[in-house]
Amino acid sequence: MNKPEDPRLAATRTLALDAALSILQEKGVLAVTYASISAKTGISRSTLYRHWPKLESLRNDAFLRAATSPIFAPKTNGPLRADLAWMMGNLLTALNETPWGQVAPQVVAVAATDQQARTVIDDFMKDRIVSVEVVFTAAKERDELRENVPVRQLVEMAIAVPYFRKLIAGLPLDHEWLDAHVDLICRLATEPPLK
Amino acid sequence: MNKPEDPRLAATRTLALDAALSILQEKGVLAVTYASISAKTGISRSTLYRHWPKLESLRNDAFLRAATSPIFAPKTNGPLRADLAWMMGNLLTALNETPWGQVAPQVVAVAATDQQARTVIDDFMKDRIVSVEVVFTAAKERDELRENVPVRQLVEMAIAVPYFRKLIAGLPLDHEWLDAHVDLICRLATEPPLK
DNA sequence: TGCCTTATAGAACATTTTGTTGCATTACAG
DNA sequence: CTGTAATGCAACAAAATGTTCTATAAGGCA
Repeated sequence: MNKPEDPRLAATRTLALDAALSILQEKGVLAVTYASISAKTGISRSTLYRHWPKLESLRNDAFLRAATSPIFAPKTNGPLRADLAWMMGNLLTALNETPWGQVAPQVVAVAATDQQARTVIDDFMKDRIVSVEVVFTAAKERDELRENVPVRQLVEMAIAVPYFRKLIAGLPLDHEWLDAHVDLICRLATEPPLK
Repeated sequence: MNKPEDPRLAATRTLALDAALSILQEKGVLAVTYASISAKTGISRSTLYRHWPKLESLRNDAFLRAATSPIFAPKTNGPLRADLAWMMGNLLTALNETPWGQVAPQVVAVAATDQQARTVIDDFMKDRIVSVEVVFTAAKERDELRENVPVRQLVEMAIAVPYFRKLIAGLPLDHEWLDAHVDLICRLATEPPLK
C-alpha cells in the first residue's frame, strides 16, 4: 500500500504551478490557460490535462501555492509597538515582494464566483488575522492595553489599510507610511481610556 | 455640424452594458464575452463588434458604468459622528446593494494588467476619499478635532476596513458593525490629545 | 409622404482556442 | 532487465472568437 509517488508527477506539478503563478502575476488570471502554461514550461498540453482535467482546478492550485507563503511566527514579547511593527513589516514585505501582492486580487476576483477560491482567501485571512490578534492578546496580558479595547476591530484596521492601499487603491506601501500606521493603531490601543 | 446621435446607438450601448454589468456580477469578468452578451440581449455579435472592436473596451465601459454610481454629497453640518455615519452608511449601501460590491473586485483584478481599469479604480477611490476627507476638514473647522489629527490616515481607515471586509475577507457589513466602526474612528479624531 | 443614410440582424467564413484520444518514447521501480 | 506508468506529440473534434457581406428596417429630413 501507499506506493511512493513517481517523482515525475511532482516535478510537472511544481513546474506547471510555478509557471501558472508567474503568469498570474504578470498577465492576470485571464492569461492562465493550458496553452500559456504549456508554452512557458515545455510541458505538453495533454500532460497538463491529465494532471488537471479542469482549468479551474489548476488555477486554484496555483492560488493555493501563492497563498501558502511562510507564516511568520508572531512576536509577543512586547512592547506592543515592537511586536506589531514586526507583524506589519512582514505583511508589507509579503504584499510588496512576494507573488501574493499581485495574485491576491486575482484570487479575490475569482472568489466571487468560485467557492474554492473563496476558501483560499478566507483561510489565508483567518490565519493572518489570528496571528495579529495574538499580538494584541499578549499585550493585554502584560497590561499594556487600556480598558475595553476593541481588539478585533483594531486588528482589522491594522490589516485592512495596507491591503486596501496595495490591492484596491493602488497606493504605495513604504516603511515611512507603515510607521505612522503602526503608531496610530498603538495609540488607539494603549492610551488611557477616554471618558 | 454635431449631428444628433441616432437613438439606436445609445439604445444598444445601454442594453449591452447593462447586460455586461449583470454578467460581471453573476459570473465574473471571465464570463464577459461577445457571445454571452449577445445571448443575453438579442443584440447580434456583429453589432457588438461594431460598437466595441476590442472586448477590453467593452469590459472597461462596463466597469465605468459600475463605477459611476451617484455620488452622495457629503454632509458637513456636524457633528462629525453624524456626518461620518452618513457617509459610511452610503458606502455600506453601495457595497451591499449595488453592483459595485460585486464588480469592484473584478475591476481590481483586471487593473493589475490594464491601465484603463486601473484608472477607473483610481478615479473612483480618489473621489470617495476626498468626499470623506471633506467631512473631517469641516469638523476641523468647527474645532471638533483634537490637535494634529492625521486626517488622511483616518479617512483611509474609515474606508479601508469596509472594503477589506466586503471585498477581500468576505465578512459581512451590517449596521451594527458600522456603528462600532464609526465610533472608533470618531473617538480617535475627537478625543483630547494624549500626551 | 418618400428618399437617403445608417444601424442592425443574420449568415457565412476563417482563425484560434479548447478539449480529447491514440501511440511511440522515455523515465522510474523492482 | 522488465513491467508499469508518465510524458510528448500528432491528429482530431468541438467550441469560441474575430471578420465580412448583404438584406432589412429604423431614423432623419425635405
